[in-house]
Amino acid sequence: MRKDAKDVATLVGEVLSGLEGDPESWERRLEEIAPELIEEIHERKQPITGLPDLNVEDGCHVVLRFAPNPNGPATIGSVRGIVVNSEYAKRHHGEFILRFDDTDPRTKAPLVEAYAWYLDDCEYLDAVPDRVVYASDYLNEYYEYAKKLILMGAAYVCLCERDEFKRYKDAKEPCPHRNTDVDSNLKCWERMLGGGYVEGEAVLRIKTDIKHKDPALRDWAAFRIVETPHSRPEIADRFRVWPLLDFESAVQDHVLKVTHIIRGKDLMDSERRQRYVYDYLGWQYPLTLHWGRMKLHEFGRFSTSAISNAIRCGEYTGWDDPRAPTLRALRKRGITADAIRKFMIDLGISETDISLSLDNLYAINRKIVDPTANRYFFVWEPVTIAIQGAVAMIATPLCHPDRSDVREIPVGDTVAVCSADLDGVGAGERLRLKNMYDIEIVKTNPLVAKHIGGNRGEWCATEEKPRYPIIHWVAGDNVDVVVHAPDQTYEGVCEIGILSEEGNIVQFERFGFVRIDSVDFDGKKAVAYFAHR
RNA sequence: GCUCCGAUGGUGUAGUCCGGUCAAUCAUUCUGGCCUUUCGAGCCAGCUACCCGGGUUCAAAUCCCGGUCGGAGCACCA
Repeated sequence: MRKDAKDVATLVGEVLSGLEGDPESWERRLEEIAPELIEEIHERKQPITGLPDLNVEDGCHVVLRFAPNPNGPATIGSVRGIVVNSEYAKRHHGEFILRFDDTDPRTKAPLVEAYAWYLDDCEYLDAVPDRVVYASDYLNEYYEYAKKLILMGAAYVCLCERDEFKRYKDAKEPCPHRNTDVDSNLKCWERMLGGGYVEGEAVLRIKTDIKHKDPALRDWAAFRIVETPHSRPEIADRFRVWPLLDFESAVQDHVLKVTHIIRGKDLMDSERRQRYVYDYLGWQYPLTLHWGRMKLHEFGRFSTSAISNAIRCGEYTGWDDPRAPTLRALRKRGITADAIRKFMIDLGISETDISLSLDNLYAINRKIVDPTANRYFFVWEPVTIAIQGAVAMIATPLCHPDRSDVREIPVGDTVAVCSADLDGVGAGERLRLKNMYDIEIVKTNPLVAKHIGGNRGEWCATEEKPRYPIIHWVAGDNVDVVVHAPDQTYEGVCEIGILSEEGNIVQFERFGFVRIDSVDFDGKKAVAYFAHR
């Protein structure tokens, strides 16, 4: 029908001109003769958002993995890998593996503590792995596959200097070791394993196509000698020949029966390199999906080594510094796992490079946290106002606008308010102390105000909505609070009730949501971390 | 230099495979209004997008070619 579109259009025109009435009457008529078609007219494509379908056959056991190098805790980048892979495993009732790709004892040396941190972070993200694998536990297995490839003539020991090999590779020329016979290669390999070469003297290369148009694929290195001991005490100096990522990962993914690899597109060439190994050994490569480079406005690039450096030079206080792009920092600030998961899932897995703001994450978190977070008054940079004619009373602000429980705050004749709320406010001007009463400034130095309006002992502002500002305050018994935010640190005083909120996310009214990190009952102090407005 | 990916509002994202229902989805940001004993939330309204140029076709965000721009790889890092 499509190729006869012109004729069809003509025909449709003829038919249409033969009809009576308006489109509404046509629809009514259609309702009578073919009601099932009505739905089709109104049907709209359901816009799907988030992760695309994996299109797996029924009964297929899906296996996914996230494979970080534990040279630090999970960054926001790692979180994407954990969330997306674990989410697909959940959807397909499959398996989610956490594999530590820790086969570089030196350049990106694993941090012993980081293994446990990853496990803990996965748990927080509701992504507890079904299986945990340490790549550094399988050196002998990699060696066996290496030997197999050497015997097939698919791998060779290369004794070129690094630069020397690069020159051959760039010229699409084989290096002198490429055509070494199998027996000699095997001897060299044994010698490599046995310590007969020093670091840097020999590598094992996978034979690909030295004339391949993509230089990234030509005879890549699979093993090298590293004499630095591994950070895991159980491995330590037991091995000196280590596989590189492409080899280690190739073997692991096969052995673990991984069905889908979902990762950043920076590893696209990795797949092409690894396919040579898979083809030699007759294995089937998993299906792959990639996402583009992710950058956050707030952080710029976030590599583990960059954060590590920032900590070392004192720029960050630690891996959980609120300014650091790590999951530990987000956790400390009260960003919930559900919010983080949704944030990552909503990004989907488009190959477009993205640069986005954490505002999206904050908006999601706010929706989750707002319905339950208790409200408190926190006064930063406090100044004290003496109030003439004040009556002792107990103010009763709501703990939450959707609930009826209140916090009872005894008030005498002074209150503390934010100095910023008094900027430019002169004598004669009025303010409403929220949930208490209205005041009029008498003089500003020292600060004195007078109580105006209302009854005594209860909510006693004038009834009508004030035309002057409504501000919050703290009175009587209070707690010294420090709030660490990414951009600055706030110091001030807060209601005493905050002492029972350790570990909770609360809202400091007119300030934002914070997580109470620690409290000191005796010293009446608390430390909080700022989440978002 | 060689190679590989990508390009939809301020930001992300759906739609692209298989051209027409796309005068283009959803979210967020921003602006205005309502509500409100703060802020936030909620409700209503508004703004803003198919990288450029050719081609194919009755019809192109969608297919083809060429540019431009962005990212990545060409490590004895992951």
